[in-house]
Amino acid sequence: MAEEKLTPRSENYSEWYNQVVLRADLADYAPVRGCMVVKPYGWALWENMQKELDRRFKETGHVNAAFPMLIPKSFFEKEKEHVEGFAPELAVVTIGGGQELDEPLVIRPTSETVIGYMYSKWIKSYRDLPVLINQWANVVRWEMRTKLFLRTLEFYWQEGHTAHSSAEEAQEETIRMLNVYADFAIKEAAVPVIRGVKSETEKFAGAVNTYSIEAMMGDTKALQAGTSHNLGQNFAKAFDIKYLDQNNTQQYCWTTSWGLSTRFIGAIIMTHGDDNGLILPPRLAPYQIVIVPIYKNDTERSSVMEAVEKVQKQLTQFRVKLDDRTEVTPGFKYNEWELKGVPLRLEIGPKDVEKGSVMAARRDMPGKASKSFMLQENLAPQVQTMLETIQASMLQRATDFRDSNIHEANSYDELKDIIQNGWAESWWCGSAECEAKIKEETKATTRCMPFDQPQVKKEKCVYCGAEAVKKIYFSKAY
RNA sequence: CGGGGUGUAGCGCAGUUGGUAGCGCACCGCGUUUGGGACGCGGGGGUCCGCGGUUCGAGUCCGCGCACCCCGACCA
Repeated sequence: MAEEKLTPRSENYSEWYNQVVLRADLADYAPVRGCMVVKPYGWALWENMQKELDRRFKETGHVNAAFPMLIPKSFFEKEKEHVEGFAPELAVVTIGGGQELDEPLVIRPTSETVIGYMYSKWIKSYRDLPVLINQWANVVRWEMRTKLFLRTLEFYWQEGHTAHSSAEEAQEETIRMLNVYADFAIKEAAVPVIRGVKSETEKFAGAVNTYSIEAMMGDTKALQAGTSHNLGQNFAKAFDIKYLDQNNTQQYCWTTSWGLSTRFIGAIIMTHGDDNGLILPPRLAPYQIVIVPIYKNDTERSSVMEAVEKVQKQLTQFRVKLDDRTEVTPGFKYNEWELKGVPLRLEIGPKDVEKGSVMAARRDMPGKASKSFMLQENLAPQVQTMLETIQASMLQRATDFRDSNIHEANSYDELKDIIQNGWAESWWCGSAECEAKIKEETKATTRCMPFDQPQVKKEKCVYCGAEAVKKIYFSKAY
């Protein structure tokens, strides 16, 4: 399995990423180009992410449902911007049961259309609002260039779709869910994210406004890690989602949609991973703890395993893996579990049996510094504290890394320099032309306009020098 | 869709002037090992990407396909 060292990140970041995904057993390539198989270890991580997200959705009043994967092609023509945005990447079914279909069916790339259609049937009165539904689903987008987790033809995600009786309420919902994503990213994944508004060109096809959480990866490129869209009345008008208000007048609904996908697994990998492999945040890791027993002979083995059993019994509240394989050495196991990113390793050998100790090695620190002794007695609280420490220090390290790679660009030359290895924070006039020029000339795109904007006082656009309206981040992105 | 690259054992690769396929790792068995990627001995595993051609003979030469990977334009 893990027979060689990984390609170091500094040598080839992309190669490092691919190797980590494959060798940590998160995923594998599928027979169809651009498709992937999420393997049990990767899916276990996704399940933990789902659990934390789903809990937050429920807490904010949402319920889950399931909508069909096949959508009539004509649905995509009802919203002008939506069709323009998605037409090039639709997978279309034209034959069913051996017969050419009267109307081709699109495999959903996202479900605003079919859900909008259903909402128009379900919503009659202001009393029916708001409708707050989420679905966990897979979707298909025929991407040109794919990469494991970050961009595959098929991916797994959740998509929330809500309908409201006022613009204000829809806007509140849009921001509420963006905040849910940010809270999840920071608290559970230890991925520090910046919340903000997307530019006109970067927004979702058919939205009035798109908000995103943006994360910085280990190579300083940006990753859009989750999005929340205020759809205004665009889809309501396209799909005739109307209700009677208190005054017996027909009104169009105001809708939102928001999504976070398995792409976020890529964010976790690239935010925390090092040259030894994955580093998973304790709150999401499939295994929080791996126990490696060490012994030389049967006598040692029985006393060590007895101690291991006692330790295990104390740790039932955690996700624990006992690696009792006999065919590989402890050293091999250390490397393998480090590759797989398990946050805490407990080694138990003859010396520990003697001293009533366990050797604890934290994954987020290198070499000798990672190791410390714990007492077997009353182990659970020690482990609990350690896991919390690891979680906190991972967030701190990622935040420090991000902040030290964001720089203010006061001129276009500075911007060009900064985006070679970081994010540039600049004043921008708001014009799509400047944005396009910068993208063309530097490969850097606008990420988002952060919420906490400084006061504009006669600032100049970093590109054209005209009067600036917003501070915005520019960077290379995935 | 443009540019580049690669298709030979599960993975990574070698294969000479064309002569009937090999190495490392992984895998299986036995034994010795086990506190930072153990070792010895034995073993199993191949439509050489596909189709067609040249030839007594093709992994190797020629033609046509196909697939995948990497880099661009597009995107979560």
